[in-house]
Amino acid sequence: MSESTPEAAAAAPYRYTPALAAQIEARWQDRWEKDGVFAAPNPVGSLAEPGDDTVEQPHAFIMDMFPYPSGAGLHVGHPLGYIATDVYARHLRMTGHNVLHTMGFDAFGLPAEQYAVQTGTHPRVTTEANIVEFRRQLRSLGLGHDLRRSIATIDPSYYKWTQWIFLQIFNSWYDPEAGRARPITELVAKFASGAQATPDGRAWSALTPAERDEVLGEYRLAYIKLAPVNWCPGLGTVLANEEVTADGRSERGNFPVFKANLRQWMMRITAYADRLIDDLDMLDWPDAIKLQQRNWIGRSEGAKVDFAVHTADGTGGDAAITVFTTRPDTLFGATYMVLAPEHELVDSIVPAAWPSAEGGLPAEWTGGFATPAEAVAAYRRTAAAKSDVERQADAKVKTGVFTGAYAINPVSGEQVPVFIADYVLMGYGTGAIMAVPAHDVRDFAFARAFQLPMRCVVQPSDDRGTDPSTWDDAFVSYDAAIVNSANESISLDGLGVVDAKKAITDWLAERGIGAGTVNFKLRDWLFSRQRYWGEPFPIVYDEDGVAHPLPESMLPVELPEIDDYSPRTFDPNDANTSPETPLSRAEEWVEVKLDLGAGEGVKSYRRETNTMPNWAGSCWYELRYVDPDNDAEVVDPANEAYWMGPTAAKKSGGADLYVGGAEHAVLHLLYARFWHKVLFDLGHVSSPEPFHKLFNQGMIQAYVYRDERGFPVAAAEVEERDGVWYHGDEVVSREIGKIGKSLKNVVAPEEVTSEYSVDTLRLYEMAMGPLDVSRPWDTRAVVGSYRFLQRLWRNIVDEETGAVVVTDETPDEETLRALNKAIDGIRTDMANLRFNTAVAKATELNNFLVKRGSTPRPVAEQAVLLVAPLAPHIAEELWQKLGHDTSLVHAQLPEADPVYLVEDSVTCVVQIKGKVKARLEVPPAIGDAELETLALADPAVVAALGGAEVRKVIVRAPKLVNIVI
RNA sequence: GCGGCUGUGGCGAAGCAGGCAGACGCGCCAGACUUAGGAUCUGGUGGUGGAGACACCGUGAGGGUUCGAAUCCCUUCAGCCGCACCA
Repeated sequence: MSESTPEAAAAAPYRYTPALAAQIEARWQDRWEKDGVFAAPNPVGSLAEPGDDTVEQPHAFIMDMFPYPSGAGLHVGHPLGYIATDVYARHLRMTGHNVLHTMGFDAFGLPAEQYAVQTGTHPRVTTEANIVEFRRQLRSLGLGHDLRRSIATIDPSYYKWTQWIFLQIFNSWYDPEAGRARPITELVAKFASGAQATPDGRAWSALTPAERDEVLGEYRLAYIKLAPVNWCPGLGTVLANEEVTADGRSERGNFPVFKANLRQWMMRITAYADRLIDDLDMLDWPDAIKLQQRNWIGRSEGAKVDFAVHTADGTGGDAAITVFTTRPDTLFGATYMVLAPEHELVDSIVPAAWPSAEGGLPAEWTGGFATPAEAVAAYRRTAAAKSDVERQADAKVKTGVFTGAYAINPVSGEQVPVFIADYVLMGYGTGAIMAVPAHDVRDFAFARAFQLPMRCVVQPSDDRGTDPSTWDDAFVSYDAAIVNSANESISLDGLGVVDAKKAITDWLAERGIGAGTVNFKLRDWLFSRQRYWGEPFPIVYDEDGVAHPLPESMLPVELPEIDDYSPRTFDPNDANTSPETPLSRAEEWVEVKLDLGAGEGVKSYRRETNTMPNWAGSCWYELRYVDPDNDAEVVDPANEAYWMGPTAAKKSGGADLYVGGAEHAVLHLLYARFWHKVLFDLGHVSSPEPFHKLFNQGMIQAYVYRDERGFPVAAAEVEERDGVWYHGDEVVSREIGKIGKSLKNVVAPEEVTSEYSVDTLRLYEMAMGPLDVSRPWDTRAVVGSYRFLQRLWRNIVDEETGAVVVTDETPDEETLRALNKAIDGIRTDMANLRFNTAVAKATELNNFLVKRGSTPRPVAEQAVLLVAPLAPHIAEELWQKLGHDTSLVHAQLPEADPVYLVEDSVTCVVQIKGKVKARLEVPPAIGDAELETLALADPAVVAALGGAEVRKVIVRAPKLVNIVI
């Protein structure tokens, strides 16, 4: 590049070149750091600055989703959101805000552990090295983070509080009457006083410690449970539902996942299901994310209904099958029932022999087996052996088998056969359904396959008639009338769905065989992992296996040093395996003698050897940013209330802005909200929600070039000739994809910053398009942002002498209009996170100044302030050259003077039948009548009208006249 | 299958409350400076027709509402994302 050749440098030694930019950038980054310009004062505590009235200003808490510090390094897609929050934070600082903006590291996680397993290097070593490298890269982008507030989840001083929060959750229960979490001690008191009965009615004092522990386990928000969990032999650990893909594999590593019954830690997030849905209304989040959370929580209102079991030989006794249905109004149409194959009632209702039936039972029902027990056992075996993939692939074909038992439809009194089928899931509702084949697509398919009767109980709104045996599909409707649904004591006929639901639910409730209920898809959160590189649980077990929380004084429970970091992993396909944790091998750590303060002195305990999942550290880090080195509390209430407390405009409280990818819609964001709500209930925070405004930045994509065989070729080596892309001589195809090593299209930020400048990269990323839209990286286009900065520089600095070339003339009106229009537009755009149009307006102003030929000093100063949030290094340098000796980080952004926002003449468009025929320059205050006269007199309009009769004239002064002929 | 989002020049995009479609940038064309230009600067650049002023056509497709639609409504197609037998 010529700028770096000696001749060119001699010709223009003060040109804004990559070399000069690099100097400027390094100098200002050092100075920002030295002067601590990004430090935001707290009201109280170690970060308070008594006497500094910054804390009295309006304030804002701006967050990025913190990164996992991977060793792979950044590509140009990574910093997009970080640059955006930095630009926004800088804008807020320049509009009089005390701004909290920092960056932490989500540093527990699999890659470091796997690397440790391979190399023997402690995960802490690699992780900390990666963090150092990340900090260096983030700093080099000019990001204005308050580094005093930066945290890493792996620091014992941080995870001490992760463990402390775990203990708060463990020591709490959800009081449904109060609708909030309360300390478990209050529940113990209720049991002890007899205000609440124990499950078996014995006095609390009569229970053994282990029995009490078991009872409390039913209430605690963090509890241990033997439950079917997602066991992944390939990873050697169990996984949360959210970490398992739709086709039954681990999100990390893509190994098969099996259901296994294991004792694991769970979090009772389901207790918060309603509040997690309802409080979304308070949040300024994208609708798409809110919808995803609502769908994930999956609230549905319906009823539970009991069906009495009826077998010919009396098997099953007086058992009843309870179903959950969202359509109790269609109860009269229930002509059979289905239990999930794993349903616990199945064994007890299966009779010894097939019931007799006229003409015998259909072969589909019995599966050809001689007894129901054999048929059921065989079906259960096949169902259990099916992977989730197969189960889904088979979703259209309904399979199942008759149990030999019947149940009584409580409204029609009819005997309906009871089946087991894998289209009914044990994990949802009660694991049993009433099948209404006429009005449910799945039941319809099953009924067709098994020749089951159907009854139409919802009046079809089309011309299919009321005989379901002639239908091609189920008639599903939520606003048609109920028909064919009456017995001696109730009739739903003619009612709408809503009224019918209410009527039948009341009827069932009166008879004690049903009740309205709400059901959720959300399951409790599986919270333990059989991993090394995670937070240890602050829990020990006594000789009876009772879990004891450690007192706060014993926190943090630090990870022990061990030789082998790997959990035992297995053949990924071998389901008959069970977890073995790395920590369980650290015997001297596991066995501890402690005095837990119950007056029993020092006793032996065993530590919990599972660790917390990766999500734990990210569930609350926003709180630690607020008060990063508070040793006495998780966060000082005064600091939390200052930065996150609810206000009239922000009822939810929480950080003012949270920017990150949409991939965390239901994992991190749901877990973090849950923890925050528990802390809110227990009085540790004043804000019911952690993040008030959420913004999902789009992904920066890149072109992927593939050769004939479909393999990606190095994007940097592809050339375009006449619209065709060549890799060498080979023609290659082009598509848009993610940036990644495997697609051979990685562009590192350093490639851009060394060829242009950091400010160029920042500006280009902001100018590419709206922040929330994904778009392809185009290295060729970056030069546009560079040219803008060069022009800006040249408007102020002479490239040959380095002299400041702004003039002392008084800016003329046209210039002031251009300036104030830019100020006004950029302020609005910045406030709305529309950085792309803000850049366009800054460019427009700069282009205006270039054309003008000279730049008056006050205009130059304001222009520099306007671009400062976007391109802070060059702005600081120019600001200094303009004679200011303080950083502009806290300078005040100019305000638009409304005088110059009003145009003194407006272009009025004259249309004939909506087509533009003429343009008039008119005063903005012109009246309708005058404008109409002017328009009709315009020669171009007269010509276009050609004497045609004017039927109507629409005038929208001063901008438009539309003539209708 | 269900739900959501997005379709505007060669490309990334503007157009926020129905009122001049294409701001700003890339690319491209022409010119300047140059031994040179893949640097920089200046001008032009939606399409078609025309020497030209100008005319006509243009926001995925089709229809509608309106004096007027990229914008609102209906239908449809394409792409992306989420969920996936949730009773």
